[in-house]
Amino acid sequence: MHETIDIAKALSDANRVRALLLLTEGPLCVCQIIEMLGLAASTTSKHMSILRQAGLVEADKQGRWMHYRLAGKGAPSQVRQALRWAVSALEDDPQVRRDKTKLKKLLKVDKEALCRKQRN
Amino acid sequence: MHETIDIAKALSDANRVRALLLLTEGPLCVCQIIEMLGLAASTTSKHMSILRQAGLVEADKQGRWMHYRLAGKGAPSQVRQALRWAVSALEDDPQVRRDKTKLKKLLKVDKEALCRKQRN
DNA sequence: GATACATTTCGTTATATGGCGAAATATAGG
DNA sequence: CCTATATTTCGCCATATAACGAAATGTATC
Repeated sequence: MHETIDIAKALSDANRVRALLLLTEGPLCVCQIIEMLGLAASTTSKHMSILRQAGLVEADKQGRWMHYRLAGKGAPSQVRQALRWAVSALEDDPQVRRDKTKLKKLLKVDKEALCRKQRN
Repeated sequence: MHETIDIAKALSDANRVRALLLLTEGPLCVCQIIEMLGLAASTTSKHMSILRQAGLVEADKQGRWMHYRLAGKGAPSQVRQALRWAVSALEDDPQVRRDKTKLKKLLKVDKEALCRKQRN
């Protein structure tokens, strides 16, 4: 029950759901998610940790950069089913579409340049 | 997006989820849900209205009694998919099992008697 | 080892949510 | 139409959550 509630809680915030849907396009670095959501780094980090706690996303650290990706085949069926629901419910959502368009442009920017920009 | 978030929010409270799973056994009167959850009538009513707002349950008033039931075939696919997720994730949950056992006994009690008991 | 830097943790603040009891609403029956 | 009654709405309180900036953490580079 607790796990199910955690998943539902994780999915009950618009910014978290936006981040999750962005990850359907492929793994992303935290600085890229920060840029997309327009939130403070600390807030974004918290959101990602909630998604991770729920099992919806996985993370791996590559040097200084933390990369997040959608939970994969190994995830519990409950998690995969929740992901299928969220993705199919939202893939045509206007905000999600806009986000994905914006993401495509963002992915052309060098990651280092992006982090530098965020500091200044 | 808003609708999806509303569904997730509705599913992110244990008592609401319990009520929802009880409805998989068939429609229930508010007084029966009150009894099952052990919450105040006002609280229970609020929970049911949140589930209803999200589209997960439907209601119809029969005299003084309000009956709630799971959303049916006519519901948006998003809603049906969320229901499938919640139900399959939780049908084997210990709390849910206990609730269903208790419900079977409760259904043998006359509804009028139940309401009367709750008043006193 | 000192420094720069990406991310997270912490402390704080404003708002949202879950809980209750009392009052309001709506309906059945006298 | 008046009373009883099932449910909902309202007002309140306690706790949870989302947001930020500052400080802490861990990793690469010099």
